[in-house]
Amino acid sequence: MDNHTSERAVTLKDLARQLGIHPSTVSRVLHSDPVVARGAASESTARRVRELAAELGYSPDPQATSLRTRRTHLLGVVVPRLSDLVLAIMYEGVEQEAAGIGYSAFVTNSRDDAGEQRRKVELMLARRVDGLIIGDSHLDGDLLPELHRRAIPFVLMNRRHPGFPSATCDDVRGGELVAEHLWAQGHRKVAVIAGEPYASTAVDRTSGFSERWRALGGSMPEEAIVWSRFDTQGGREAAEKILASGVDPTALFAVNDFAAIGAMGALRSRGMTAGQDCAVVGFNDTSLAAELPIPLSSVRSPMAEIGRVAVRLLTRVLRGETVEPVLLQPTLQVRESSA
Amino acid sequence: MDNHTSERAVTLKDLARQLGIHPSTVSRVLHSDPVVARGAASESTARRVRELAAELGYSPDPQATSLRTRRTHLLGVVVPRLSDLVLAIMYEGVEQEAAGIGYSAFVTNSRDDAGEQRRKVELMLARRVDGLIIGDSHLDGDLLPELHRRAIPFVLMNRRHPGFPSATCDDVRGGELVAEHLWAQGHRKVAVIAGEPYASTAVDRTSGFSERWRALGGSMPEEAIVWSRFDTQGGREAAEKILASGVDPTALFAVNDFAAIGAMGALRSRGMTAGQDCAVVGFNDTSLAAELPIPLSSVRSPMAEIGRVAVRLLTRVLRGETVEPVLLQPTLQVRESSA
DNA sequence: CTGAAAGCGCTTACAG
DNA sequence: CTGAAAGCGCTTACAG
Repeated sequence: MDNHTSERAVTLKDLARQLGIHPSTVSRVLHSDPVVARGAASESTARRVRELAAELGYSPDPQATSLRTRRTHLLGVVVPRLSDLVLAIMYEGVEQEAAGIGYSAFVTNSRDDAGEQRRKVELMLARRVDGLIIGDSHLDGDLLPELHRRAIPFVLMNRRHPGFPSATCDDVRGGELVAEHLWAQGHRKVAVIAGEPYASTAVDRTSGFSERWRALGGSMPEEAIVWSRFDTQGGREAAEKILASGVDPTALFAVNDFAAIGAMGALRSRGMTAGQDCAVVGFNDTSLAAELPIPLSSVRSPMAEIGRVAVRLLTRVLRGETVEPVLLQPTLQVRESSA
Repeated sequence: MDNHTSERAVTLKDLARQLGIHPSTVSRVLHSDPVVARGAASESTARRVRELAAELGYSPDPQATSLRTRRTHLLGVVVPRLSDLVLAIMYEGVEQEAAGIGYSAFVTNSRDDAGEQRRKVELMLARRVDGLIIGDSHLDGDLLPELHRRAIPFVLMNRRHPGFPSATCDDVRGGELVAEHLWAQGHRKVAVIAGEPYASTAVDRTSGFSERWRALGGSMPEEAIVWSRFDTQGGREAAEKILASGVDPTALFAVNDFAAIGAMGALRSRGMTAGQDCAVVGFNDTSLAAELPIPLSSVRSPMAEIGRVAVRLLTRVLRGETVEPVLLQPTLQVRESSA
């Protein structure tokens, strides 16, 4: 009926039959664990097995293996949205590292919605993933404690949460770098496009900035910090609010490159030019930043590496180890928008 | 040893034991197929089964199901890169549609490299996906004929290939729309930033444009078409080449929004302003286009819908049907960059 | 060094 | 309407 299925894949039994030996012997030879593989069969048998396996293109059925070993070598990754370049690049790191250790990853979008987040996690658990990488953690959510209670292995990526293992940029430090840069450039009236208050990235970058700013002797009125969406439109709206507020800043720090681009647009609508009439600094140093008509200063965070580290941390959690949060160090790229 | 595994999940056997009936009966009741489920058990038995399943949070083991049914309900998706917003959004459509019909999807990046493409496809096949969605098809590749020969179910997405089922934007029509628009605006000297010649998107958009341009009475020298990478830097380089070539265009059509942004940067470096000194039109109408400092005219393609359609086509291929390519219609969004 | 058996959690003809 | 059995493709203690 289903004439589209390729002919039946070759199995251990096929190999065993052709070699005239028992399937269990074939299994032991092909067993990935070298400790078991060694001494599992005579050198000559082992060689014959491996040769035939290669010749027939044998590839073990992962469903069968999982059923037996109770390990799927599957990872679940949940992100706010893959169309956010930052998460897409982190996921590239995840995929690369996971493939390197024989894992495959599912990714799914939660749109930063608590209900969706929970639904997607349950979907991955129903697929029997060995562990989860959560890229959309909310500071006020109750999902993480629940997963912990259910003893489900997970690590956070991108956004941290006190008490749970995570791989993130040192966002506080990133904010500090921007404060130091703008202060050194002589700016004294600044404002922050702060992002979503439920995201540690937004909170940490903003607090790193403002605390360092005060330590340097600067001051910032309350209206100079505007929470916003992370995207271009959110940045534009926040910038408009700031420009209308009387704060009259000479520099804007947006905690996200896309928000920074929106801010540049808002400036232009007022007849101002980013970098000339008002400095703008973004965050993440996405590939776009350097290539914009007015190149954007931005804090570079090691996005792909964050993804790779998340996978490494998760493997340790899967081994039952206790894992501390990892903070990766950012650097500041100064360009025309704030030079 | 592994103290991080949550307690054993509840199985059919557990349900059967608690209800004092045979596991096969439980299976028949819970069987998704309503035809089988009806008449599989007395109404009262069926109700008891369903109630206990809900109470204990039973969820069938997909690995076991797959092993038995030889269907994984897994889809493999390969894209050039998820950090390309266009593909990320198409994937959101894929994920949504797949989830709706009980499928899960793997995505993987091929970086538009033939070797990587092949490796990733084999990886997905080793995972026993039911079918593939290929988003990085090369016009000159030999992977597709090979997959066809091996009777592996697949459909194309984003880029088409003659003779294979695909879900794409009507890219030829998209190019035509831009030609008509620029011609109507009075432009007579135009150039095209054409993208990668191995991608049908690039070829179709470019040929749609130039053929319509000629039909309208326009002419274009050979140097006015410059093949390029799809990203911002590629667009910048191509624009610089065009501006240095003596073509002296009053309008640029870039087959990709990011390339268009690069082109805007190149104009600015020469002291020119997009939309004033030279019109710029992009393709895909990504979320950035409308929000740029100078809003970018762009051909809107239904990206998420392309992903959804790809899944629907694949399900038909899996049923053994013959499937024709689907072309989704684009529309042009005119903004300041070409108004 | 190799074989034989049991079993992971399901589904599905086959009986009755 | 329900039960009992077989088997999907593996792995792994247990013998010998």
